[in-house]
Amino acid sequence: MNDKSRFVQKITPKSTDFSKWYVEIIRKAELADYAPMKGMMVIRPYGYAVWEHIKNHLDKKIKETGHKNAYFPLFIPESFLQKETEHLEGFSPEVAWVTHGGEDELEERLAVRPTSEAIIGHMYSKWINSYRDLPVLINQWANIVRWEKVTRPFLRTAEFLWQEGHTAHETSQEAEEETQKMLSVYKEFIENELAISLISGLKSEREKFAGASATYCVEALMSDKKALQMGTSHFLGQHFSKVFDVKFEDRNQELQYVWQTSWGVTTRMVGALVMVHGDDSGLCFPPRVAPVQVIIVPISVGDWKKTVLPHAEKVKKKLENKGFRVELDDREQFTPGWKFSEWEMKGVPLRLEIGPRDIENNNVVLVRRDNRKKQVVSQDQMIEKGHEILDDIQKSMLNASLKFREDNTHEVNHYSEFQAIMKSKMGFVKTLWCGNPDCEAHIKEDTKATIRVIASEKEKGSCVYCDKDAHLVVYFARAY
RNA sequence: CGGGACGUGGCGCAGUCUGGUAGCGCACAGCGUUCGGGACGCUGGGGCCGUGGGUUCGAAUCCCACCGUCCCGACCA
Repeated sequence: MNDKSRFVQKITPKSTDFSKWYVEIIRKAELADYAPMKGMMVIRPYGYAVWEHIKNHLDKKIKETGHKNAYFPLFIPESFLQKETEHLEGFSPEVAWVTHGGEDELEERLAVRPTSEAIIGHMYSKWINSYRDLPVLINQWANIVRWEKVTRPFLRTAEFLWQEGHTAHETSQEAEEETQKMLSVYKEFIENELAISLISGLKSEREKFAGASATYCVEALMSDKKALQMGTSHFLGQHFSKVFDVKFEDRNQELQYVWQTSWGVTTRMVGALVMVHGDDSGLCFPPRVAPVQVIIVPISVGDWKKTVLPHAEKVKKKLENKGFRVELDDREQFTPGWKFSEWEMKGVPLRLEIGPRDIENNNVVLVRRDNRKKQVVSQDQMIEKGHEILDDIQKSMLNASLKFREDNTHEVNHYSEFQAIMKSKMGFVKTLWCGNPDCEAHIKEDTKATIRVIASEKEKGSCVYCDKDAHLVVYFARAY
């Protein structure tokens, strides 16, 4: 058996057509399916389970950092959206409008929320009177709608699920700190749980959130060497508090506008998991967010339902009791080989085979999804080994992602190099920028690459495009 | 929203050029033999050919419009 014959045959190879590969995996692994409305999808149970793990974990982190969950309405009056001009201009092309209630035309159109700054600003103005009311630290888990023209499952759909935090603070500095704090919560979460290596920093003026003073974000490199924004944290300054009149009496009995932040991550992260870790055999989930961590495949020989299955069930119970997310594939219409391929496609990190030979020797066979290494371990060591292997998979997946990112980050000084890289190698280009939006725009026109982040480090040199003095270290890439 | 390609059982496709009432592989169901890397045999079910108009005795096939998907651009989590 050669390596190729082990691959799941029915998925278009990544190298042949990345987009096709991506979409096929999502449908064949039953993460999601197209809904009959343009740009909309159904997140199927297997895909939703991934989101639930992301959500549960992040929810805990958000609460640990002092935030409380709440829920704001789906609809936002048009006049609210209009208050912050930049905000409105940023979102107006993709807002879905409700114009009728039953048969009656509404006096004022209602936007289906593309984000909730407006309605939340309005409510905060009612709730906040004094510095004693601050900070306000609220998060909501919600769906939002953005009427996108070009859509792809998980990466960009007309409706998606997310978490949006909205906070109000006494001082600019406190709000800045909150912005940074949540960015680092995202960074830790994405690296530790999703095993995806990131770069982080500030967005340029042209890429920042409509209505923010500053947008920070975390970006990852997908395996086709395009960048994907995975989380954003905005310092809103007083833009929204001024237009929604969110005032408080400060410690000197003077009226002041609050300083705000907002931050969010979306179901897009599920798409990132596919694009970062998947291979030609299908998905490959990091153990911490895998819906199923261990799949038990009983080797069905002879009267296996009587001879093998009871042992497999016992093994399942043992693992479950130790906190593994485990399933037993006892379907009789499939051969073990078929099941191996199927669960590989579904990205289950660890497969446990148990057959007559193993039962006789009190063993089980463990096979990891990430490198397909197979080992025989005794049933007494199974739990310990299982934990060990899952931890190791988690670690080595992050390392692989880190190495991939480093290998595909190219430091350049000259524009000709920049262009050459964007033509062939892709990935991140790390370089210097003078800060002029015109240079940024020209680069985009030439290479399709945009500034993904402005790094926090500073350096002296000259702008990669115009040669003028520059001190901003920036990462460019083509992006989703 | 511009340029291109494609829509035929669940999936992948042939048939369209040259109009004559739909076929293949996989999947699915039943039975039997199998089962340590996608088993095999036999039997069976399922499609008014994306939607709506038009041309014609007759349309999957020709014409028009619309919708959807994918790729390439402009816009975005």
